[in-house]
Amino acid sequence: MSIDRKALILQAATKSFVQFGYKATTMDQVSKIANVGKGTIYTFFKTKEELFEEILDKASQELTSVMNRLASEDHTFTQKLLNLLDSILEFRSDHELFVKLAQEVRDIGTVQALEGVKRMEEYALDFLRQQIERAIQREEVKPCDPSVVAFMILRLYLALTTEWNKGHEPLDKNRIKEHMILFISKGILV
Amino acid sequence: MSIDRKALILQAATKSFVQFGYKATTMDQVSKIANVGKGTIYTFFKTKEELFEEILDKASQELTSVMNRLASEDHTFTQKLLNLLDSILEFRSDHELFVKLAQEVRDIGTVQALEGVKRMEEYALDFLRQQIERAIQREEVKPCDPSVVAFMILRLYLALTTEWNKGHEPLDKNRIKEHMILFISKGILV
DNA sequence: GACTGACCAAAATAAAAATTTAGTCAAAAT
DNA sequence: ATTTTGACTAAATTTTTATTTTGGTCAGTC
Repeated sequence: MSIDRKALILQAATKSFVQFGYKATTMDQVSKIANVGKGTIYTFFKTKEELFEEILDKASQELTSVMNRLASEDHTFTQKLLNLLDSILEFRSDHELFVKLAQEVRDIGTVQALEGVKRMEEYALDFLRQQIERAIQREEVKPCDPSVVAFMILRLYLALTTEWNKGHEPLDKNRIKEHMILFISKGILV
Repeated sequence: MSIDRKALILQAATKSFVQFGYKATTMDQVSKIANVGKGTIYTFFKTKEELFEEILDKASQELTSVMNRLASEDHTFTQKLLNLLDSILEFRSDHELFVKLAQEVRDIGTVQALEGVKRMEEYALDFLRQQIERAIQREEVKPCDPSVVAFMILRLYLALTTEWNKGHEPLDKNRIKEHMILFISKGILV
């Protein structure tokens, strides 16, 4: 059996998307990195977009599997959130793709990058909303609009992991975690 | 004594900057709105940038005066924050200039608009940081990094007042206030 | 039959032409 | 005499055109 060319291509494309973003990744480049003729890519993927989609699918699946594992564990809402933050901050590869795409949207507004960002955001928001709803039912969390609160948590996370870095030294993982918990689980008041 | 042409110009320019942003505001347009020859503008302001600066100065002063009045009142940290949110959400004109400039930065990246946004952000962050530091000393707020927490509060405010609107119906003032307080002063846990 | 890379149309970028605008200043108005 | 003005200019921006790059194909190689 010959080498798995599809895996090679996915690997190369992921690397390039994370490093250069959607637009600056060319099919020629991917074929070079994967050591494969350009035509070969098109035996596995109809278009560049489809290749991109498949990589996004994989990222979403990974995220979903992490989330489902965490959600099923019998922990408090706070502990689940902490574990989720840990997984995301620890295994940054999906996070990095997300950040790169978000940057591309800001800088040149690539429509495919925007779709990718939206999709990953939706996944995260959906998971958070679901968890918040359940926590409200269990009377672990105060009655509130779960959509709005999920949105706030995500924005807070993005503010600390990416926006803060535009004007300051990046915060380390533990400071990020501590500050998220400070706001979400206890409030900043004594 | 003839009419106050400088005030007329400032008024016209403010209106145009709020409505169209920095770049799409032309000096011809300002002179037309102010019913003044274009040359007259240049007897009061050396350049378009200087005119813009003076308007930013005015906005900063207003903000500062509101903030100082609130800060001096003998209220809890939470109450001060609520009052600040009220003033900003109620008297939106400065807020609207800020939002328009932020949009211009996103859309076309005008450097002067970016400077304006940065400046207003710095004012707000500085005030928040100061208040948080004092509240920590009074043991009203838990020990934490005041810069980071000020940043988080501002991002949360911007997330609810502007980013939320990109994908949803705008939240009304009271929902915004409630959600801010939910996170800041008590946390979302029961 | 899997794989390739020269090839093509379409999209993106760069260059050139055309338009718009910030800022000036001689003349008009006060 | 002092203030105000709007036609004017150089510089910046936008639009148009020329050039290059890139996604996708397919005749031919392995």
